[in-house]
Amino acid sequence: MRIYLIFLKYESIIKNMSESSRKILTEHKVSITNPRILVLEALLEVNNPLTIDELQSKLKGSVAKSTLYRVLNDLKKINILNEFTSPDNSTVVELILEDHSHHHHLFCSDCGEVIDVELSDEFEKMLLKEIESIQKKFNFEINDHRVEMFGLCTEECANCK
Amino acid sequence: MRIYLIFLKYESIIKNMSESSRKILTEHKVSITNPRILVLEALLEVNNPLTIDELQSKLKGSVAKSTLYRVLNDLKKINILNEFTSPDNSTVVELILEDHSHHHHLFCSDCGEVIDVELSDEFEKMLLKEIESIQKKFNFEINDHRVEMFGLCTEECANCK
DNA sequence: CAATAAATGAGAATAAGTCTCATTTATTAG
DNA sequence: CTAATAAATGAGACTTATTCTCATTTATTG
Repeated sequence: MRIYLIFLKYESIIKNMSESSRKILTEHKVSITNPRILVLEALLEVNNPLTIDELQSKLKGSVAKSTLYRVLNDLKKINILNEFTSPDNSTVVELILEDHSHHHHLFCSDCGEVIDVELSDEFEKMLLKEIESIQKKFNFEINDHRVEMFGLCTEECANCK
Repeated sequence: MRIYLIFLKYESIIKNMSESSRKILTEHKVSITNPRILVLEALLEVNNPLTIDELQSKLKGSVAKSTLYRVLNDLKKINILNEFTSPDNSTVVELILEDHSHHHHLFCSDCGEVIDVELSDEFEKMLLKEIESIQKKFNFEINDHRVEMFGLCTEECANCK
């Protein structure tokens, strides 16, 4: 029963992937084109941060390199794409979805895996207080922050052997 | 009198800049060469994070591009250089000095300025606790972390007009 | 459905960073 | 202190990620 429900949920997610992509584009008043749908589908599918290389291989040449970068820039412009750099200097990209709550990143220095991490509300509250005081101290208007953690994954990781 | 003291202090700092550089290299068992001294001097002098561009212009062509990158890699290898990427994707570099305590970074999206920021001990303690629990949750060995804040500097900033 | 504006693909251009190799500099053994 | 050896440097070629150009294709709208 449980498995069946999970299956249904997944099925509907997959079925809606292309539809979700279209919806996202429409909502942001961006014209619906094939490359944009393909890139969004790929990012929705993994639902995890991806390096440009990983994204490119998921797309299997269906989108020209120049177009891929252009589409990523388009998505950044409408604020639904987060871009950052991993410790080995590859560009990592991830969708910002409404239902995906505020989170941070954990990087494996061995396999390069990037993992989404949520920190406790208590911690986030405290961080906001710190930011408040930093704003005053440096006369800054702080509008975003990021906590990054670096280390090595152990047994759990499929990538590192 | 005060001015005189400040002058003396600066003079001794400047006088010691090259000496400090040599000391750093000796302490880390790295051979003392001109390019290494020049790069270290530049970084000691600003005592602040610098982009590669900024560093290059400080060096005014006294060090070849290839050598500059090599020296920076050398300094990374002996763990006295911290390298990270700013939100506009430039590489930023800063010395890790013993007397310079644990800190984080504040980026101005307007002028690109990078500012060192210390957060409260209370906060850092809590962050370590969070990291502890993330380590367990993801079976990771976390050995470093970073808090980055992004925003706009206001009057205080000399760069943004 | 046609006209217009926008997006795409292919590959050229740019720029950051690395590599090569002949030359110079630092280190060390005597 | 000097010579021999190993290491580091400079200049520019090379690589690779990203952007740009422009002719062609696709989406939007009236």
